Amino acid sequence: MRAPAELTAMFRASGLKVTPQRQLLFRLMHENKSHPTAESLFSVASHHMPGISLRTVYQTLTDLSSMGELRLIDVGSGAARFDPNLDDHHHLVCQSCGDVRDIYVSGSGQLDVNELDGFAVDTTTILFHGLCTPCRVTQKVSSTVAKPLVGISKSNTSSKNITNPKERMS
Amino acid sequence: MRAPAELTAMFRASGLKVTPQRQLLFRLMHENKSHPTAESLFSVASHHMPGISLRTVYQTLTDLSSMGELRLIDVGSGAARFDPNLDDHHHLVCQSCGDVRDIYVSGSGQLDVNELDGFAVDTTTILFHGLCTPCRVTQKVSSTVAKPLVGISKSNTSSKNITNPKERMS
DNA sequence: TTGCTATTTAGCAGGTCTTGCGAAGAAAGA
DNA sequence: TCTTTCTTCGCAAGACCTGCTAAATAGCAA
Repeated sequence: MRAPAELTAMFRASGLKVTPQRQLLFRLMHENKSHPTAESLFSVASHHMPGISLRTVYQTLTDLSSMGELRLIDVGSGAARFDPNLDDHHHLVCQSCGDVRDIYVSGSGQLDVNELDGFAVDTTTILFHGLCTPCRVTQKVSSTVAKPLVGISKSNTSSKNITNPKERMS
Repeated sequence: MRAPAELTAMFRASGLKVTPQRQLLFRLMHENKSHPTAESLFSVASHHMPGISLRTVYQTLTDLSSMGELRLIDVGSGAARFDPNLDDHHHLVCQSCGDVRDIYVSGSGQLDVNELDGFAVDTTTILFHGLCTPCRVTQKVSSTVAKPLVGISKSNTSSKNITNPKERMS
């Protein structure tokens, strides 16, 4: 994602207005490595600008995505996440804490795919699900209690209920 | 996913009851290659058994997933999809019609990942987004009108609004 | 077959995430 | 400063999914 000043110029050049809300969001997203959801970005933005609307955050994130300045990523945790990193990269998703990290994968463009059969591939998305180091350590300690895997449990332990996705923003 | 008769035995062995609703869903999902959502499976099921509840479809799909008989896939189109194919495979997602197809990828287990940095990978999911053959043909015909890419459009053209995911069930 | 009991179903309410809409407000050019 | 056009806010509503509970029923035992 471009720097706030460039985005400002781009927006104006496109006939779009540059409001304080947008400028704040430009700043908060620029080089943000936390893959925030609209909601979590909203809570940070609210701290800087009380009264800003969640609607505006969604709007601006969607606009930036349409302009190709933000990548929208869906790691299956319910809410969409936004990534200002436009490099060709993929993601590591912690199944325990929900944290998302960028990861660079060599040769993903030349994956050996059988029977493409006329399908024209545009983009390839790779998600590595697993455990981040902090969670692995925690898990190891309580490993005797872990994984009631067998049998059917009614309680939903799906990734949708991940607690407290970490935000690392200023 | 196992055959209906085996699932029936498994369910009973686990103390779960085998209802007509479940048997129908076993049959509809067994070797189903359409990657249905709960909703679309519900509409097919309703045809065979009017009055069946969407709640029951969700319940049964969730149960089968917990038992490892179904894989839950999220292609970012809003609703979760269910896949009875338990082979190690990935998915092709048509950005135009939303169709999902299984695809086998060689060597995805040994992707060259830089800086894993302590992260323990459990599963890898690969999504190839692009255009299926039918959609590519259609797109080509109307290619002069296609892709208003530049500028910001307020209208949402995201993958969430894909029309009419094809169902290929009996 | 009948009766019993734990499980399941149906249906609706409610939760989460996201978008549509319109009145009020504000950016930016004249 | 004025005017036009775009934006913001806030709420309503839509899509998807789960929690809850009364009523129904599978499956076992007699």
